[in-house]
Amino acid sequence: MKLSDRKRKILQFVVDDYITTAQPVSSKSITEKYLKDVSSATVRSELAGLEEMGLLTQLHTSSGRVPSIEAYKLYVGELMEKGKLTTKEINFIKNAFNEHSDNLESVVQNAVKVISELTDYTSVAYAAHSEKEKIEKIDIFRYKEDQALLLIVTENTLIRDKFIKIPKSMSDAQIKEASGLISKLFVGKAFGEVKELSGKVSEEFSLYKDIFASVMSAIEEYIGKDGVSVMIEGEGKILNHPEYADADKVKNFLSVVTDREKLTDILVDDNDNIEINIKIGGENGENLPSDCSLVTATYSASGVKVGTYGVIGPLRMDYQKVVSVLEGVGKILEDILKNK
Amino acid sequence: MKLSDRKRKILQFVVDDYITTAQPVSSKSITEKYLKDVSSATVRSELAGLEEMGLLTQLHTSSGRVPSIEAYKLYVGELMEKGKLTTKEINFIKNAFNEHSDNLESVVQNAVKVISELTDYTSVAYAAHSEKEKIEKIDIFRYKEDQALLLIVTENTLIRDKFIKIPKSMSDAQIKEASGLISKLFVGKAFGEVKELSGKVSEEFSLYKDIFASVMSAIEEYIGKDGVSVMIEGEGKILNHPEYADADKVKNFLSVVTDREKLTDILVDDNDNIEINIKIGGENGENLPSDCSLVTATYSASGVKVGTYGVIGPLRMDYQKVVSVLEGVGKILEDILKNK
DNA sequence: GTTAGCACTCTTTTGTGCCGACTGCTAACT
DNA sequence: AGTTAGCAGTCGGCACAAAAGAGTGCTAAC
Repeated sequence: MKLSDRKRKILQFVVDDYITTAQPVSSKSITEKYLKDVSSATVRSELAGLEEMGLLTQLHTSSGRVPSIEAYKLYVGELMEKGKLTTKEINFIKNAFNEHSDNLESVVQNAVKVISELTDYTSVAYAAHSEKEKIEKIDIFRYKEDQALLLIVTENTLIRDKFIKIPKSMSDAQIKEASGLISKLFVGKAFGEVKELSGKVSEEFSLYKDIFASVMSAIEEYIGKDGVSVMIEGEGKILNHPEYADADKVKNFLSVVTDREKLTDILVDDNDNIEINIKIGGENGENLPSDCSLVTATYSASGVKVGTYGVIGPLRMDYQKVVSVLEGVGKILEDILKNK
Repeated sequence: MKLSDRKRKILQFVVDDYITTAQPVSSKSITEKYLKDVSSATVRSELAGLEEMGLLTQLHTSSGRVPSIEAYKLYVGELMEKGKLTTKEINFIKNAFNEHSDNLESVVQNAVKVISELTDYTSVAYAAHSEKEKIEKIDIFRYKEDQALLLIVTENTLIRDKFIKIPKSMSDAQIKEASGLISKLFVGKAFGEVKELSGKVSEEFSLYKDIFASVMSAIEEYIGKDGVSVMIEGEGKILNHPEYADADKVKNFLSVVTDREKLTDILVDDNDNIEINIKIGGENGENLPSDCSLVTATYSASGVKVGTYGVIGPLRMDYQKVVSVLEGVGKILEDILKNK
């Protein structure tokens, strides 16, 4: 069966209505609120068609229709109208970013907070460090006999509290020299390029090969899994939505959302070119629960993708609003990160 | 009415039983499982006495008894037997602390994780920075024309990513000199002492008074509210306990536990000399919900109190287990922090 | 002080009937 | 061929009643 124009329209209404009311949609309510020029019987046969196509389901024989996962996908892809933020909401976003904008992570943390408040869903984000990030400054700072702090300033942010071991035998002057050499070698290069240097340590370095190795492994850790920071806000927001009245569902949701590893897994995705990415219902074997949707956007700083931010919530999510909030926050985020 | 010996014993059993079963305790079950040499009628009259004293309550006329908040307080204070960890549990704790012990916060984060896993409750902690903490090293590191990173190494941890503004007009050499002067002045002093210096800036500093002011305000921020870091683990664990089947209760709980400010408020307490502190049921106006208990211990590094860690959960908490886990973790924590 | 026995209370469970909300189908209409 | 009114059928939800079960408080006797 093919999707006629009227079927599309009806499907759109069903999804819209279900998203706002959380109640199965009946043929009668469609004719009353929306398609006033046909009878409910007509709508019923259309609904039956949509159900046959796998776009709608019924909870029981005598209940209204509920969108299937496929229907949500179609909805966000083709049916959904573009939402607009009210000026009030726009101002709310702007004001939220006025303070604390010195550090990438705190900016994103802020974004997550705003998104959660405006959408009433759990908001999440991660900030990673790409191989393309360029090193602007690098320094080694001894603070104990055998311990030093490695500081790397990049375009976006900087490595913090990266402790490295150093040989006790080295004098402060030697450390300084090593630091200088490393700095000369690394500054201006991207992490990826630096990694390649690993093999060809030049002569002048033989003295400092221990310290060099420490720095390299710190960098590898930084651009690897451990360098990813994850942010969450509004963990409990899920409880505001009636489909999560069941304690088991909440538990499942929270177990994913409060587990940084699982969350990272969900957020780190390949589609880095798509502006807004909507994933509806986790597939088998994925960490995203099958009854959850994830709407994300990517953000970049100095032209390099830094991470992802977005919203995780029930399938019956207000995609329209979520998308416009993410876009709104994205614009401001872009502004801020450009000026850094 | 005074608390006879038998009443104490019965009360202890009621609390024990209620903690493990989550069911109101009946006179019959007491004679069956515990006081086998008297009849249920006898126990009933004792229970009536305990109820009159405000230690037990009934949900309705024909239900068993449930401990009151007073009873819990009496229980943890006098009645509760000391629990012991199994060797399995002790090993679990030890193993968890094997890796990542370089930084105070990650150690405590680790502790929180272990506690939550072993007790099956939500575990929280905070790490603050006291005025008594001594500065071991201080340095200023310019990374942009008008921005620098202030690094302060203390006995326990170090200030991370503290950005300060610096005047563009200053040369690198001047920054270095300022840094040296500040270092000379501050190293070896505690934050509290440093704060006092604020007024009497000596002559040689007049050139660098901007930078000095930045450093001072960073330090003040650090030992003030913003320098406190809060850790949480197992936010969803509360759902494992039947008294939190109600979505509203969960929401209330989560709204406290996921709000860093509220959580800090709950954790920051004056009783810093008590090893283990048990607070049962939040009073009116407090952030701790009235149906929650908080069991905490304080930890210190280099003799200075650093923070608090503990468990937050339902009134019907397995205090015995929680206390032993906190003690077990505390011992290892102490070991680790001593060797830093 | 203790106990058996009993009446009483209150919750929980089960069953029944009824209402209302929808649907699917059919036969008639345009 | 598409649309519609009408109607039977299905199912959830609700109210109500009855019965079962758990536990208590009281009393009279030991």
